[in-house]
Amino acid sequence: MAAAKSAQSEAGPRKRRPRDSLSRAVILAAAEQIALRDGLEGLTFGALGTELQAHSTSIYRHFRDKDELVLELIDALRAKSYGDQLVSTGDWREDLRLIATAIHEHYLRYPGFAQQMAARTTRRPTEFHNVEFALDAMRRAGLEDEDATLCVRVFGNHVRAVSAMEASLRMLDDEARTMDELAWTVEYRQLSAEEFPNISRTSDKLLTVGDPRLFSEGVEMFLDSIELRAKRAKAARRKRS
Amino acid sequence: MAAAKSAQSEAGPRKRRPRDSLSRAVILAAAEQIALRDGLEGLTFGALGTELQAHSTSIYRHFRDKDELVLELIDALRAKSYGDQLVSTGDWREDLRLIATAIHEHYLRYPGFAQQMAARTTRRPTEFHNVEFALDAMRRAGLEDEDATLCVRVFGNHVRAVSAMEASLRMLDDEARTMDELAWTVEYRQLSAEEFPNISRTSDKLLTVGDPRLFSEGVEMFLDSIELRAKRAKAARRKRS
DNA sequence: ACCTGAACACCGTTCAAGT
DNA sequence: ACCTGAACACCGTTCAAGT
Repeated sequence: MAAAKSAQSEAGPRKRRPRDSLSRAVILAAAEQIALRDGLEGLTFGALGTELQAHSTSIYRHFRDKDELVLELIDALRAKSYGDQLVSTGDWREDLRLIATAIHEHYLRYPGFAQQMAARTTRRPTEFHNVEFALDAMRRAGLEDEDATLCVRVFGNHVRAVSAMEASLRMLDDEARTMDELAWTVEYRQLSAEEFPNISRTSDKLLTVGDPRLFSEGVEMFLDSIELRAKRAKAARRKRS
Repeated sequence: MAAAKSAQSEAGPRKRRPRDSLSRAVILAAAEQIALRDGLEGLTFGALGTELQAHSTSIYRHFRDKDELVLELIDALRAKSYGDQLVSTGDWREDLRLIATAIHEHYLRYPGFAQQMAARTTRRPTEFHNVEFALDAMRRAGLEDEDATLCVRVFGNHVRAVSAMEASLRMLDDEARTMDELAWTVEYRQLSAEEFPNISRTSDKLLTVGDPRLFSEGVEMFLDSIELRAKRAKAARRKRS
């Protein structure tokens, strides 16, 4: 509704693309450019065609369908963003903050892909490395294996899901977003004190859905909860022996 | 790729829809039926037309565009699912479990709408009531207003985001989903013990992304964290006086 | 073998024409 | 005023034809 499409109409005779000049790597590079420039919704076979100066349908020789292309792109972006950046600091809390921040920032950089990145398993080196890194931090926090595997998943799901939700907010039309944000600073203050006593009392303190403090506070709450679990496990061990 | 479309081709002369028989309510009821039967991706103007036995474009007289229709539908579904069901038990932990479960189940019942339900503000009675209910539970947990408003948001974001992510898993093609699930039970067990010692050691305990235990465990971890905050605030109050 | 062009079955949306 | 029909500008995907 807002963005303008770049016209290409003045085509001429269309020069034929040189043989073997197309490959998965070339196509992915073009896809990355488009994704960075126009987001996921701009990434169509048509746009890829003009970006590559090739016919849209030639891509089907190199990728089975759009889903395969998108998954491959997701992994490439992930490796680029934080492929080798996760190095342990020795402090488990700091390490979990590190990986949470990396994922959060990555999702906000590519908001159009966030939902797919959050929900799908790519089973590739970057993903394996993330799990290993988080498991190690959980172990150093003092969790036993059962709790560690559980917490890795719960914590990971939280970080990915909330990051994806924030990203999807960034993708909304400006109109819808400002209306949604306005609601929290205006409409909630006008509710009746009898029917909604708690809202009325705290309406000047209510936070907006995308407030930047929310993510880091959520992480801290999880870290506290993990520490509590470790203490309980320790106490149970002491009791048993 | 999997679902079959119901043919309607044998049209005949097409009977004209009686005058004034269309309205927002009638259209929303049809949309709800389609959503429940075929999910969000089945909800097209074409499908609405055949369901209503009317021309697709007649809907534009009653809704500005598809977005308006979808938002209205979301609110109707929400009111139906848990409009009046949130009654306090007196126990703040139980109350927060109650609202978390209600939202979780609602999102899984309408997986196609989950992402929109999670991210957007409808500023309508059901939403106001949810916030009031959660704020009251936080207050009874012993949180002061600053912490209560923060925790309502962090907890709410967690519940909605994770529920939406689980729902989006349910929406995947069967092929993609089984491949993704297989990864966690097969590929992760084959990683080398030198490079990934923690994964190897715990590979038989790793949980799949959509494991049903994960949601309730995440809620419990938050409740623990809230209780911890309340204790800290209490201690700080005692120190001050 | 690789790239192209035309075609197909869908979308949401607009607008003049019927009743 | 309300509903219809044809048309438009997009999608992803298939397949026979060019080179």
